[in-house]
Amino acid sequence: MLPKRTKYAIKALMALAKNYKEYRPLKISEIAESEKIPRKFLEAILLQLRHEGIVDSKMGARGGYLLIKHPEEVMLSTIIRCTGGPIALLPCVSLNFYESCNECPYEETCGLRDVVLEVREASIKILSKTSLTDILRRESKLIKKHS
Amino acid sequence: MLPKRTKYAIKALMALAKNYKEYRPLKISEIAESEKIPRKFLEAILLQLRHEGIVDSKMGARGGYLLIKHPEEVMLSTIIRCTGGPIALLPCVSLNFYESCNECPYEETCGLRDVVLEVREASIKILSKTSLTDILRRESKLIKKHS
DNA sequence: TTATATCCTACTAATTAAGTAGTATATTTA
DNA sequence: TAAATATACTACTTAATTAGTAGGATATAA
Repeated sequence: MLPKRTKYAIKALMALAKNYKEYRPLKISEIAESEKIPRKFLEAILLQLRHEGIVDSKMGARGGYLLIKHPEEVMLSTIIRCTGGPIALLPCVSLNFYESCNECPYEETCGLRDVVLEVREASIKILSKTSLTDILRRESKLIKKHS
Repeated sequence: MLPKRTKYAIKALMALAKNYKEYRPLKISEIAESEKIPRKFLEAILLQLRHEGIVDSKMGARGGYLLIKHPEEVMLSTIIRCTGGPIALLPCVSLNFYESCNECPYEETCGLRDVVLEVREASIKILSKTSLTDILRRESKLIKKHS
């Protein structure tokens, strides 16, 4: 499961994506309110996303956050990785949280690892081709479908 | 990520699968040793697998555990579900750990949920067609390949 | 110069997962 | 039938991770 931190990050970035064409940066408190994310927690998350080079910020009055790249270029896999969400089912096939199974003598011949590797590939295939824009597009399709 | 509990369960069941054609049940301590799983923890896991109807046990001297079904019929998805390993990336698309996102007004129109649903389908597709026998087969293929 | 925001470090609280203890119960075998 | 051998089962303890908060420092606009 993805941590809440990651889900909040995605939601916040979607809010910034919607706002991308505006001049005005979005304030933490605005995002927190519209996305129902605890204010202070969101602050910490956005700070991290800035350090990762995904968003930019303006300090002081009228300050706030902005996307640094076009929302078409911000991939779900990137957001997940930056906020510490593991994609792999086991550490032995995780790129970002790799850890060897101490009970496996040779991991290249582990059958379980082989399956779990396949699952990871399948997941990454989807997540790394899905951008913020794609998610917003899916959203409007779904809204049409359900109205 | 899958909990260790789940990984241990899979490894233990693989040991039982290898032993499937023998008359003799495997003792907890034998499995614990060969798979390097903490003895008492494994005891709790096997007990649960018995309650779930995946293994059977014989008490007393010469007792131990046996697979109840043919290893070809024991699917990875079943083991994961039984031992509490979540497959979905978010609770709102999880069959066994479902929980609604309180920040989503309508989950049917959530774009993120839509993507994460697709990831879950892709994962389940693999996990629900992979049996214990399949894992063992992969293992011998890998051993050949690496020798 | 005041009001408004982010920056940043350092906490605390809550939850979940991992692992253990110890006694009761069942079965084999001598 | 008694001793040895295993599992059954309940109830803990400990460790690790995640979620969330506090509060002062710093920068900017008007």
